[in-house]
Amino acid sequence: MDLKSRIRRRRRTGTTATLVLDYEAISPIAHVSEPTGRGPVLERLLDYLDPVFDGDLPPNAYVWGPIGAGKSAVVTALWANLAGQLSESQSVIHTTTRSQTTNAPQFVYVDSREASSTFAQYRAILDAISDESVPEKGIGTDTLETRLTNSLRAGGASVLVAVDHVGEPETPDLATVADRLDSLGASLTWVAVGRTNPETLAVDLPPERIELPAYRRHDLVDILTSRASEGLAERALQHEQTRDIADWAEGNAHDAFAALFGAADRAARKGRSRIHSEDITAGMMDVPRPCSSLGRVMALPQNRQLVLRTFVDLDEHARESVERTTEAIADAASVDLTPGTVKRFLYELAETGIIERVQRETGDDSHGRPPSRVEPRFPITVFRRLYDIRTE
DNA sequence: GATCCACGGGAATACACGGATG
DNA sequence: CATCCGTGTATTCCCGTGGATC
Repeated sequence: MDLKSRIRRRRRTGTTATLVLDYEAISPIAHVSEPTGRGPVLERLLDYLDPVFDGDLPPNAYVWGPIGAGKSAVVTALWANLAGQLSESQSVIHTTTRSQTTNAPQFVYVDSREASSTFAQYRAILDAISDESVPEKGIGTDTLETRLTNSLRAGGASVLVAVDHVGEPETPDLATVADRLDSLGASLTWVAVGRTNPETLAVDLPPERIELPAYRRHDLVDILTSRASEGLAERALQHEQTRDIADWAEGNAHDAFAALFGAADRAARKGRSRIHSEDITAGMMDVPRPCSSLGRVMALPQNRQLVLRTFVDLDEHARESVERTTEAIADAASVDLTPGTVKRFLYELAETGIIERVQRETGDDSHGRPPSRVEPRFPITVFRRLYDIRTE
């Protein structure tokens, strides 16, 4: 347990028993500094990154594996630690020449969900490697590209960019990322991270491919146990319940944490001091299978998230058809969008798999094309809580 | 004045079905 | 019987506009 959570826990001691000490610790989209249960893959990645310790760049790479395999967790943790340790050793060596540029590569992490356009990705990289502030609007993409290439050339430093979440419905695919980054020069190499098996991709693959398979049951139990010990009151979650969740999740850490989070939240709302088995069941029921990643949902533009937040509170009646749902959402006091836009959002979200259109069995009153309903493909309890925590 | 991006709005297209047509 | 057509909806697609910034 790290210091932060020890302090959080201590602050609670003495007050009324609180079940959930730290939602962040059991969140399906939390970034951890120390990924567990991924030892072999970490070794493989460190082998690949070996040139970095001599101040060189490794070749481009593609890291891939199924949802919930810990790809983002591993890559963000690795990047953060390498950036920290390498710059630390530099400053020790070069204490007298602090401002001197060194050979150690810089580590830049770009989440394609936050930055999907060419402009946004270039901007993210330039912002990370340069001291000056980089404009978000007002300059063209080619101007930005020029500034970026100049900066890479002039700085003398090399950069290793991790581009996470490539190849999702609303993010650029591997070929696009390769195309964008290869043109920036030899002092930048990249590691793309995605779900698609490279063998099914009809593109020129980067020289290194590293697979992250799904968690094994045993490792998933360990991770759940350790995160639960940080985020939940003592003895709030029984070992058998942890195993149940792990079995059910079938190696998918995202779904496992979503279920745990949902269960804990439910138990907390009911004022319990520990999680009951019916909470676990409800937590699992909250997670549709397949389930779209909450990271995707939480990275959506604000207005789309607002539409979803309103959507998950609608009653039966309002969920009957896209039309009804649209009206109900557009009518909500908090939503300041026209019905046309709300409807378009709903169709777009269905297109990308965050919600799903369900066709009504044809029949009824044979007038025109039958309407469909939309259903969430994400855990609504968890989404509600994450959304409300962030906007409170 | 230029730029990126989210919105708004509406045209174009797809679909379902009954009834007409060849 | 297979197709086509007309009507009424549902869904997709596309592009102009405007806010916020530089």
